[in-house]
Amino acid sequence: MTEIRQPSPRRGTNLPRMGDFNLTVILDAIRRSPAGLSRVELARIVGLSPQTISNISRRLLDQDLIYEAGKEGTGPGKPRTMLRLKSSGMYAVGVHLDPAVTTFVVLDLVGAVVKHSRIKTPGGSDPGAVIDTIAAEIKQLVTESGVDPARIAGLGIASPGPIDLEEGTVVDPPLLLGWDRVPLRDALAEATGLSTIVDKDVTSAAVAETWAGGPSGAGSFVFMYMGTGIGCGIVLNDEVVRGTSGNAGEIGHIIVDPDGAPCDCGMRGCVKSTCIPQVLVARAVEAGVLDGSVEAVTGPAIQESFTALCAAAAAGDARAEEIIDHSAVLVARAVSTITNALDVDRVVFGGPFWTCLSQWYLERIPELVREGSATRKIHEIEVVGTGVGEDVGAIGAACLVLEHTLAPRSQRLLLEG
Amino acid sequence: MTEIRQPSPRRGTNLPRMGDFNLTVILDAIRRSPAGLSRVELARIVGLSPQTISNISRRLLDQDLIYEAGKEGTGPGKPRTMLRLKSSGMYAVGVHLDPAVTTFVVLDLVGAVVKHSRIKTPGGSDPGAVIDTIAAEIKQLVTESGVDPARIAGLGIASPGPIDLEEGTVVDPPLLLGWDRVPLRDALAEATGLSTIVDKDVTSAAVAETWAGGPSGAGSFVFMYMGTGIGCGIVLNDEVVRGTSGNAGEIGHIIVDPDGAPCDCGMRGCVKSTCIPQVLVARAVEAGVLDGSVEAVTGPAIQESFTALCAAAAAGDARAEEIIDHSAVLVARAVSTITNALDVDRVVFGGPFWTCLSQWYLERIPELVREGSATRKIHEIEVVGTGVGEDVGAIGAACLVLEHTLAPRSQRLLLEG
DNA sequence: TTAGGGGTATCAGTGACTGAGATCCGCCAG
DNA sequence: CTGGCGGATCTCAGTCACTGATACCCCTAA
Repeated sequence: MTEIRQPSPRRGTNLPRMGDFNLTVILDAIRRSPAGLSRVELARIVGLSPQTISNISRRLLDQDLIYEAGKEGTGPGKPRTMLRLKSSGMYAVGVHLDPAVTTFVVLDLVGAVVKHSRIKTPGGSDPGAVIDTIAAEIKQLVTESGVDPARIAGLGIASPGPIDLEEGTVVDPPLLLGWDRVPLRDALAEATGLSTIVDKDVTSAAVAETWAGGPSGAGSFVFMYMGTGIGCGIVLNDEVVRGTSGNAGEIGHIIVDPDGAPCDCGMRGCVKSTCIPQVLVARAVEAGVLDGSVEAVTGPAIQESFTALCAAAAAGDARAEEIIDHSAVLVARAVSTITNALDVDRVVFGGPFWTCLSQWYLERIPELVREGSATRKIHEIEVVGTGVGEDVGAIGAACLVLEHTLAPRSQRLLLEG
Repeated sequence: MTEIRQPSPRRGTNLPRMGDFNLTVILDAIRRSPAGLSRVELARIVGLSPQTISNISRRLLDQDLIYEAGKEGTGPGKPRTMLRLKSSGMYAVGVHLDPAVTTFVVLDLVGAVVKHSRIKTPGGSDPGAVIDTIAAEIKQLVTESGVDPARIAGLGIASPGPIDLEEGTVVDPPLLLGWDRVPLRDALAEATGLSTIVDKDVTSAAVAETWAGGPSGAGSFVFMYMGTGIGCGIVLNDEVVRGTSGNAGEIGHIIVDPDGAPCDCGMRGCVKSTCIPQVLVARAVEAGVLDGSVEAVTGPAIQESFTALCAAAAAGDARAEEIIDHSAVLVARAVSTITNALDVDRVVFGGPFWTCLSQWYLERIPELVREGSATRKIHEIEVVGTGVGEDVGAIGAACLVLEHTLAPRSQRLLLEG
């Protein structure tokens, strides 16, 4: 295990850093406005003078990241020239590595999926084989997409945790056999020739929300990732919280039901032992809602059974309704633990298992979260579904690259040592 | 309750902001080095050029915030001139409002307590009377301190939550009767003529640690505030997490014992119903460790009984040891919930009840937190006691002012709208 | 057709950082 | 005791990015 690092002191900033930061601020403002923004609007929004906006706009136009999308205006005065993001200005490749299925996307600058594919993750315990398969699929996807490789800013990987962000390694995830400190980032960088970033799957999902999620991805929020496991991404003031090693968002052992099932951690009633799809499916079998035993607990089998469970609940099966409802109560408790600790005012739900849960959960969870909020007299807590879709992991992986390259993170201003 | 605010987009930065930020970066580096730093050392640490360091050092010397503290060097070459923080360069007044006792400090630039006082918080349900009393005490303290009022940067208030940070109000804290949306910041600003900041007590404690806590106050950490209630301050990358309304750190309803006592929130085994001093004292009475019944549950009475309980444990009373030990196990679970969610690698304990817990807790909690860590294969989690002392709340309140004025927060770089 | 208002570009100035060179200071060798 | 050397700090002039003021452009309304 690594030595505890003495955090480096704050670094200063300089003129090139400042210019670079302001450029990303302007690009970000344009990115968040699908209809585009004029220079005078940009000046008002970001606080820089009109001619700074002109200077920087010129540079963005030269770099082909934005374009002039016509004029707008009805009163006296010169019509405004609308500046919009040029979707073909930059691309990123995203890969979501899941023990069962690996998803690939090529994303454009706006955050739209230009190309998509999905393969079954090779089994066994040979990470090298998996990496080779992934690299081959990436190359094929890029070729098929027709995208100019020079326009591809890089490759992002959403991986199951735990990870070591600084080393770029995956460290013994629960459902990936043989993945003992696998240097995934460097291996894929070498195999593909693309600049590569690895991040945890729930963090990638949160980045997807900030980049491509619309209004729900702004400011501060918690992203509840409903997957094979349940985790959360944390975004505070438009900046994703990753933590010391990249593993923030580990909530599997929050106790949400004192009377709940025993957990492998020694406690009982944890999120992991009461709320995850596999547990709900088992309860459904036990209650006779679903047929037979579910022995194969692979992702696809669980997803199929889980979808059936949700369909039963939607069709009015009282037992199925009770199972889903009870899980909503428990998930809401986990949410409250996090929202109370961080004092955020928005919770976004997403992940591969979210779609069939969304109707029930959005009906129940907002009120439960409100009741559990320590700040309910001060502000509401908005609970919404993701604006991104089910491939939030892979889209998020690609967004890691776009965020790294273009997001106006305050870290961008600081000199590197 | 307030409407949900649309988060404002990121603002840009400009030259004056940049200069101001770099000045605070240099001041911060000097502040963190009690022995002082030379210009060449500063250049290396913050990444700015030697003549920028010279320019900014000149300005700090002119503002009387630092001084040249002699020369150092043994080899060839001109000896280095050591620059040190001038403790008398700036002062701040801090007040920790507690339902039982209100503590006052005047803090100098280094973070040393220049003057200190304590009064019994007036009872009843008239916030106005409390405010008047506090203002009078502040004026007297400043006068007695002999500090030049022109050197006082402002007044910080550490208040029990919940608070509305934007409005500067205190919103119905559990143990302050009649405090229904009291505009504490503006009232005290007007009564004292000092620029005033209000923050939650646990957040103030965390700010104290970052400012005056030494190495344990750097980087990212969670500050466990052991008070009448148990809360936590959160610091990520040297920046305190306050949350949407200033109420981050609310952990009273994390479930840490599925078999624990019922809580007023409807659950059982919460931090609030199992770990707080009042609960431990009640258990001690029940177990015969302490005499009689504890009916008066005021702060001082609880503190006295709690000290007796800890003394009994330290003296070898097995029942007392069991009570304290069990609470350590439970507190460690709450800590793990937060450290896993945020992936931090340091936990700092402090608060008025910390001193007598420290020996037992520092013996037990590190290993428990390590076992409960999802990232134990990647990094350790350091568990330490505060470097500030018991008046961490009041010191933190004063540090709010110093932090607001001098800390190199990235927010300082951004233009205001 | 002209005036006016709003939007954008241009010009020259400002603020802060920085590369290069000068000056200062102390140690060490001759 | 003196001069050379290396390191620290200061000075000079240049660079970069932002900005106030002004000019130009464009459209509507009278």
